[in-house]
Amino acid sequence: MNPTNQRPKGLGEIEQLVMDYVWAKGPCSAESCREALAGLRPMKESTVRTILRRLEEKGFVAHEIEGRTYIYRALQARQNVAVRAVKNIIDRFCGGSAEELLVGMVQNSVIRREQLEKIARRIAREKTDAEKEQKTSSGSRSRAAKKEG
Amino acid sequence: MNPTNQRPKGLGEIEQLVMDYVWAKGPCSAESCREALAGLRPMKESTVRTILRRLEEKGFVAHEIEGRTYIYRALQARQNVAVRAVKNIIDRFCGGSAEELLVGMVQNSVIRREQLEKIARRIAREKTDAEKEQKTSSGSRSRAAKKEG
DNA sequence: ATGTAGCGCTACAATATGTAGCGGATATAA
DNA sequence: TTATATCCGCTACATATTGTAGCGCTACAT
Repeated sequence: MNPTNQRPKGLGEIEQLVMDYVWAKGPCSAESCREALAGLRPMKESTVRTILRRLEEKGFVAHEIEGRTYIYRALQARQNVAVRAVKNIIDRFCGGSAEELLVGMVQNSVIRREQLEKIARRIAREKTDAEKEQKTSSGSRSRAAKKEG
Repeated sequence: MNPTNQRPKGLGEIEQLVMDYVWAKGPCSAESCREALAGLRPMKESTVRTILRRLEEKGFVAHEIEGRTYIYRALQARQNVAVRAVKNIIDRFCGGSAEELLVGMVQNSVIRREQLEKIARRIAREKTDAEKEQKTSSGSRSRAAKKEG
């Protein structure tokens, strides 16, 4: 369908559950997913496998083979998926600008003032740190802190 | 289907287009929607009407009758829809906390540092204003600035 | 009464998603 | 080597969502 293949849509309900588990537990087999979610959402073996296969098609996970078991791992950090989803919303509803959105989020108590300010400070501090490090160029580069792509 | 009725999902592609028009133009008829979107996306009359009816079922718009024409208007501010969608993402991916998300958004250039800081200042200023106004209680209450629910 | 505009109802196709059966391959037990 | 249990891919089917549109009814102007 999609000529570029991959990721045309988001996650369904079960897909989300499975992803949550993979994100929380790290690399795991289909069976361990199934067992872990059994209480919350009983599934047949083949069902979990289908979900994981689709998640792989969508680019959320990849697998490697260990013995004869597929071990799935998240390809994208949870945070990045969230960020991309939000970016999508911004493009759709906010004409590409996040500003009004953020204001609205504060107004609607989705984030609290203090939280926003705290983050602003944190970002500012990180920026300052980065500049300092770059200026001194005392190549320690201890914590670039960039996690995933 | 849904016992509680209403709004189980988000907007489809065309639904989004129509909503965008309603948001941009204000109250309007199905026909004016159709004409306005004709260049971008030709639709039959009944198609637009179906879309608008579904948008109404989902709670995005309401209509009133003018003569014998339905005039649709947005029930929810664009911004609020965006905020709710983001809130949904936060719940799904961020365990309810927006903090990491915002940091990620800055890291991924979805918002710029300066933008975030600017907004933080703006929010802070508004807060201060509100406190002042409350303290003096000089009942002017000029701009409560709360738009929609 | 006749035509036209505007509406609701109904339907159908495509896609996304949840669910699962079945058979093949492989490792292990008998 | 054959039986058996694992684990996988393939395929299929049901339901919901979404895009698309035909049809017939009603109100109004001619």
